Amino acid sequence: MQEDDEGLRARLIKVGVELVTREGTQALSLREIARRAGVSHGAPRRYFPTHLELLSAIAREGFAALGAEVARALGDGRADPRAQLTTLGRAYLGFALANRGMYELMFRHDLLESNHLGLREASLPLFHVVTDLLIRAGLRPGVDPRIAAGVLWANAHGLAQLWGWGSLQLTTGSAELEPLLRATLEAHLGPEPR
Amino acid sequence: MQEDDEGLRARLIKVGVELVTREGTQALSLREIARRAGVSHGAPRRYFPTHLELLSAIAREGFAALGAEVARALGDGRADPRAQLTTLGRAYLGFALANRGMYELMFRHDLLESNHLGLREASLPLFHVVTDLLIRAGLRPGVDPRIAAGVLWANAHGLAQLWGWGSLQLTTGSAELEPLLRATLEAHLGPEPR
DNA sequence: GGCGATGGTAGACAGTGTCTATGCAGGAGG
DNA sequence: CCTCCTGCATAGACACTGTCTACCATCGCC
Repeated sequence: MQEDDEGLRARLIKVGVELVTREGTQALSLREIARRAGVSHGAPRRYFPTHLELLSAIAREGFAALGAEVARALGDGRADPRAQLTTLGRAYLGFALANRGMYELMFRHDLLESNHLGLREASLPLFHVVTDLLIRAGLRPGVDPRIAAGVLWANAHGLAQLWGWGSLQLTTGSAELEPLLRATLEAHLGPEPR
Repeated sequence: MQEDDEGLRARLIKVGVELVTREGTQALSLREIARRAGVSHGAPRRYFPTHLELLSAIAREGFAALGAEVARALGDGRADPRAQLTTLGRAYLGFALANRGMYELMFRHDLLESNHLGLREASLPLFHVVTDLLIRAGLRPGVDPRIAAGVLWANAHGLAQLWGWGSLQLTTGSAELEPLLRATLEAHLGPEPR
């Protein structure tokens, strides 16, 4: 009975986003999305020739949401770089753990059209923010900022996944993510200045 | 026809291991494994009540292989801890990239029975090796070795995944994994002693 | 020699993604 | 006004999938 008649294409994406955040990746079958959008199982094909393209469009929405969340957390960006990186890290992991289904989808490359326009582009700005912050925070001489940013990203991503599955709770014996996040930042930014 | 008549159970696992390392996770359907093992699609059910249990047994084999590979690389363990951690990291990422399908399966928690006996247990020894090496390499005072090991593991895992998908080549502009691995180790172990 | 248990077969069922044929609306052109 | 034609959705088919169930062959054992 929703009358937001913005076209089927947008509705399919919206339904998909709700579905993946509420029920996870497994619920994202093409037919289920079509059902919840109130159309037949063949209808999505006109806008998304293949299942992967629909999922890619949904994942693209996830990258946009992550970017918005991080931007919101960073605010006007007047804090010192190290504090901003801490905030960014917390926001990144917060998003990943608050939207596990969506975060999983965003990195399930077997479910995504790697050539999908806007997928790679959707994640690049965030990477550049990290690179810039690392430069401003000061790196040891001779360290490529992009390498440092890539390594930091990998660490955050690994943290998000392993923590989300409970593996790190088991191995480290920690019930809180916070100490792991702090240790990560200290490793990549050097010890906290006193 | 097959002479190695060690029972269907072992044969299914062996076929699965070959299949996942050669054709990837998507090829691991129950029916395909049964087909390649030369039995009907209902046969595996007697040994593995569900598809996930068969996949878990295959993944378990992967953890064993990873552990063996790392142990082989570490040798007698007489090198200094830092060199051993470098070797371990190289072996870990080498395994992950040489056996992408298997590595992917090992961390596809939606395909694995999380209660599967021996799955968690299969990955714990490796974690303890890392913890011990970190202790022997020397940590800054007040740092929990298990936390440090967890963070390092997360970094290696993230590196393996993001590099395997080509994301890091794109963002960092690096064509080689080695500088990323070196940066990772320097971050977690401190700068290389001169 | 019958007999139960072990281990595999084969068919059904609901579900999936893709493809194809069908239909139905509405508007343009004659 | 009537006729096409195009845009968009429907519905059925097909080849798959994992699971369940009924069947059956082969073997050891009493």
